[in-house]
Amino acid sequence: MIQYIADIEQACIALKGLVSESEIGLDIETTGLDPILDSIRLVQIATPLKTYVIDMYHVPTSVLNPLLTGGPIKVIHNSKFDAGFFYQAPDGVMVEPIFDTMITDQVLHHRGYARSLKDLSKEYLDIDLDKEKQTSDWGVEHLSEAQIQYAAQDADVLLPLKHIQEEQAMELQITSVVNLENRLVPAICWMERSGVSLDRHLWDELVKSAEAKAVQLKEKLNLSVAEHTSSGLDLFGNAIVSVNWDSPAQVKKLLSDLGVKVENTRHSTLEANRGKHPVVALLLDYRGAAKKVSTYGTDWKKHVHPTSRRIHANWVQIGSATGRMSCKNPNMQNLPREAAYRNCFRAAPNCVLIKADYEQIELRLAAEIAPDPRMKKAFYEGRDLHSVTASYLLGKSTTETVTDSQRQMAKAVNFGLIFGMGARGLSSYAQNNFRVQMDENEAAEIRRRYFEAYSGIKNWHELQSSKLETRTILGRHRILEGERDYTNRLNSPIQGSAADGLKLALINLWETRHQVNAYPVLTVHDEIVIETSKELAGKAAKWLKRCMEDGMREFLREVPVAVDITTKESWG
DNA sequence: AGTCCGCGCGCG
DNA sequence: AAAGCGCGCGCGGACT
Repeated sequence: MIQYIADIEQACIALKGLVSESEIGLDIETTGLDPILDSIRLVQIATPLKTYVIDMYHVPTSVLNPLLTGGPIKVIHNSKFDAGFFYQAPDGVMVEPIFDTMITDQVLHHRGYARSLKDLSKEYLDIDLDKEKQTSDWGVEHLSEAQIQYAAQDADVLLPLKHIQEEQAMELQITSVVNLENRLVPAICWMERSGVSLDRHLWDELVKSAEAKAVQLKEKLNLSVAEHTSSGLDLFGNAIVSVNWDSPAQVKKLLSDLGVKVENTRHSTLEANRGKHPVVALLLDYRGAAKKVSTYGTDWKKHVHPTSRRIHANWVQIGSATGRMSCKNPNMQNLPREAAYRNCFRAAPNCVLIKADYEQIELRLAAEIAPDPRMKKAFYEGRDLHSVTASYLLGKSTTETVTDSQRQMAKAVNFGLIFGMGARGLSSYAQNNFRVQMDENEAAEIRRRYFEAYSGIKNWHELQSSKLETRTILGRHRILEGERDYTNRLNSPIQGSAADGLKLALINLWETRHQVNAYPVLTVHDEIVIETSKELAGKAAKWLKRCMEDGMREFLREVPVAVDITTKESWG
């Protein structure tokens, strides 16, 4: 039964009954996808016996607030979308508690991608949702009967879906992960709606210099090729070279003509062939500048919102198969680490950005999960694991005599070998990323010594190799089949547990936000950045640190959690 | 003109 | 016996 409501009195009457429900299906139709520029047209609320379709052109959103915050569990598909609109509305509030059927589906199937409500309805309820009306015009004065019917249908499937998913979660013993993810939604919505501010002028300067550099290097490349081939110079002394330096295929062919035969033109390959032709070194430099121009160029600024003047990236709560988040439009998680780039992200006037990151979190988790007694000991004695590893590999008695480059080498070894890197991989990895010469035999020897020193890791590798599914400490699962997945068996529980801990930290921020006026603006796997006023900086820093420590400590019990924190006006 | 894929590379 | 993992994006090139 559907009741269409288009006046405040009717809405209030309906609301009185609804607030005492334990759970309701909730869906909205909007005039567009942007919660700042567009508005909510319909709110559909489903109970087991009755579905309300409320026309928000005649009812202020705030009338629904008592239902949205507190009260029944709101069962929503892709709730960040709906919550964003309610949060952004005049007198808006956060929707909670939430049960998100899209997120829950991802947890159940350890998917790094989301499935539509249509797909879930078909699979679990054998209901064919007609999505034709989804993109119809929701801004018209009089909605058609078909539009209202469609809207109600979408809300109707949510409660039955939740019950099936809860049962599945029980069977899979994954309820704790489902709960974590559902609690997280408001925090992510909060962060996304907060956005982050970009200093366009600083950014422009960087783009300008990258562009100049790219142009200059491209000229040098062309000249260099002209010198070494039959192609000549034009009347103005410019090289006549018709190779597109942004095309790996063309570059590969050109290198071949110059006597440098390569399998591919990726950085590591070029690095290995640096000495063979002057063009190679130039090409490496050009690649660096070209990447800045293309990926972090002037186009990047289009993501600044015209109204809020901030960047509201799309945070994907379960963005990977391991449970990590991802981020797009723009991706805030792969900006160049150079201070010049990160300093473009600035706090509002009289505010600061506080950046906090977990120190060596994956290695700490590996030490505890394996477990490896020696590695654990190094951590709870507060020693630097990379130096410790270097001293073991080099046969030194103390870590004091370890040089910086030796520590760098050990860092690569720690990351690589824990996650199943072989001798060949280690050899090329050391060469490519650390300019460390290490042939395959030497790499094999280092590998042998490594697992001698960390026998707990070795045992854990053997244990993991036969598993059909991995679990994080919280219980997040990933099904793995086939020998090929060996390294995933090692990586998933570690990467996933780190993700779980960070997510709990974000939840802690949201659920204790009354303690200090501050909000998160971005997060990068082991790092959270918040914004607050200068006066509150000290208090907020402590709050952030505490939330992060408490979150991760839930999973990292025997090895200490270390959070490094810095406060500045910018992110860099 | 639009779509898809591989390559390469930025980050953790 | 051997095997690093996880993303998003811009580009070229091939296809429709």
